[in-house]
Amino acid sequence: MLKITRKVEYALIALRHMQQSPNNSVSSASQIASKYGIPQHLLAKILQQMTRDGLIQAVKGPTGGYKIKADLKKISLKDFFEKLEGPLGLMDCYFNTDCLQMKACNILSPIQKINQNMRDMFSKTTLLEITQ
Amino acid sequence: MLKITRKVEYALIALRHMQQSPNNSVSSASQIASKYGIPQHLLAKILQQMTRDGLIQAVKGPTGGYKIKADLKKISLKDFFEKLEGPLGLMDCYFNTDCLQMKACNILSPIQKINQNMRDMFSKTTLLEITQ
DNA sequence: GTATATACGACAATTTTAATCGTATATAAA
DNA sequence: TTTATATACGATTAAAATTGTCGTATATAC
Repeated sequence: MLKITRKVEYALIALRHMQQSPNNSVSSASQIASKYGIPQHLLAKILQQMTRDGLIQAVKGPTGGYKIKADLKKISLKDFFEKLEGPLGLMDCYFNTDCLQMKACNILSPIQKINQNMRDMFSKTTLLEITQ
Repeated sequence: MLKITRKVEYALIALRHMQQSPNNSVSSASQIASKYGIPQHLLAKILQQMTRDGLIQAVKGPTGGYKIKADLKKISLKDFFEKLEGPLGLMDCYFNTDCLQMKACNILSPIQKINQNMRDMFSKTTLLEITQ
């Protein structure tokens, strides 16, 4: 419960690795994967998604790889999480309104408050703070 | 990702229900289950655990049920979560030290900070605030 | 050309969560 | 004292989400 996924974990590790790459030179998926013990194909897929999301930039071909593209201090952890995993909420009913028990539910408004607290917390931290 | 479990959700619903019960009279598992559309046996098991945890008190036999026992304003949401689901952390490495990638991991200390933020947040909210 | 990289969808395995089932025990009430 | 209804609790199954693998296509440096 209340765990981040390996997908997000791997993405953070890769981002920090790139952040520390001298002169923002590219790192390949296989380099990163072997250094941190991450399944290579899995990491590749995650890096591809981050590329689509505009966080990093891909360079194809041999000597290719990935490097950071976005300004990490302008991206909150909340935005990062939501790019990778979709809407961020303790319960689905925070976004979905099709819960059948909606009428009977007695904890909706308390949950909404905690949700908001959590979202605020992750909104206040930037990706740069995490990766540098 | 970052979701609470149904177990915790059901527990909160039941607690709030008991909180609103006039004169702290007992509520049976089946009453609560049918009112909120929760599988009865599952709720029963959760209520039994809350009884063991000292949150509520059980009364056996017909006309029996459960009522609140603990002082809810003295119990934080963090304690409640941990009673039901164990240690609260974004990643297992917050508590387990047997991660094989520990040496190579480059996001350990950033993650620890976020973890602490999250734990602080849930420590500041009491169960009473949620259920009343 | 060839080797090495990204791109991407389909599929499989694993793990976690959710739910069910069976049986035992306690007790209020007829 | 019998019966119905409640809690107690472990075993098992089902469902869902996560994690990982595979195959194939495309780009490009050398």
